[in-house]
Amino acid sequence: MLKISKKADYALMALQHIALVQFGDVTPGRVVNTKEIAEEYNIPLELLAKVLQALSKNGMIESHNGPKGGYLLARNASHITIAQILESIEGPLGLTDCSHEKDGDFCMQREHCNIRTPLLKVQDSIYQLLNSMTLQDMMGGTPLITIQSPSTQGVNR
Amino acid sequence: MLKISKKADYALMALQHIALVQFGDVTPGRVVNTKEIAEEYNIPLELLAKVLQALSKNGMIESHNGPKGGYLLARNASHITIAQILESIEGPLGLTDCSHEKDGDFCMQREHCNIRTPLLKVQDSIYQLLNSMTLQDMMGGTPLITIQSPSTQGVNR
DNA sequence: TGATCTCCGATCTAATAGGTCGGACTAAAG
DNA sequence: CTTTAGTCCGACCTATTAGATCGGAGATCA
Repeated sequence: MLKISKKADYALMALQHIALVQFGDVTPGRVVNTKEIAEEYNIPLELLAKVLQALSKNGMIESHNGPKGGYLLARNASHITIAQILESIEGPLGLTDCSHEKDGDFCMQREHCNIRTPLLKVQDSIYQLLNSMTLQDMMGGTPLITIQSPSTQGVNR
Repeated sequence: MLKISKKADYALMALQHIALVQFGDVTPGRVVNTKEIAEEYNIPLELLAKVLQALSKNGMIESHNGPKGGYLLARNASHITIAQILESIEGPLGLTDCSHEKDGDFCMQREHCNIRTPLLKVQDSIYQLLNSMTLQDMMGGTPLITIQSPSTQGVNR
């Protein structure tokens, strides 16, 4: 349960790779093209291309056209959070369909629904977790993250 | 992203309803049948039945056959966690396919995968969160039973 | 014994994830 | 200024799964 998609998976791998090349390497500032990443991690080329396009469109990376072109991180790895990456690919975080319902767009159960509020609290906690971790944290030694339980924050009402 | 299934949604609603009837009501100990829940929350009857069967099979509730039959919580609401409920319906928590891979059952990217370890940490944090919240916590108006100190969080079993 | 339940497996279909294809555009190198 | 290697973009196909349905078997109690 709560699985992220393969595309999101690929996005994380690709960004981590780009970040490594750009910062940790002997050739800082080098652009990375789709093919290089696809071959390194055994990712279908065309699918990865779509993922990178989405990341580019959402401002995670910059694309450079033409030969010797490729991708660069749009900003420092410490300013790109896991939440931002995942949302670029899979859309906004939401445990349930009703997470982002506008007024007058209710689900069939909304009238007597008793779980919406507590689930929103859980969702918020998960969001904080994903947003507190950055690409930087995924490079090399990763620190253990802690999460605040909503049950300590007054879930009821 | 990270949406839980409708079935899991229904499971949470149903259990919350059963818990309310059983403990907070004027008729404590009363059994609750599938139809009652389905009508109250506009859930397709047959689908809800399957959900309740799964919950019963996984020890969340007890089923009582025959007329005047129905379901009862298998144990106190404070001892049923959200994680247990969700896993009864959707299977074990896992952000990626490789979360529960046995030896020799690797994904195509495993060889150079750089995100597996950090994602497992995230996953563990989410699990702790879902496991720290109980059915009791989802019943409005009722007092919380377990209050976790923030300083004790993030500790692995 | 009949009515009313739960139980259980088979099945259908609608949505989505995963993956593919083909062509348009762009920029650097010859 | 032409060629070529790369990104860009959108349509498309397919396999899997979630969501929902159906029919009958077995249990229980009046």
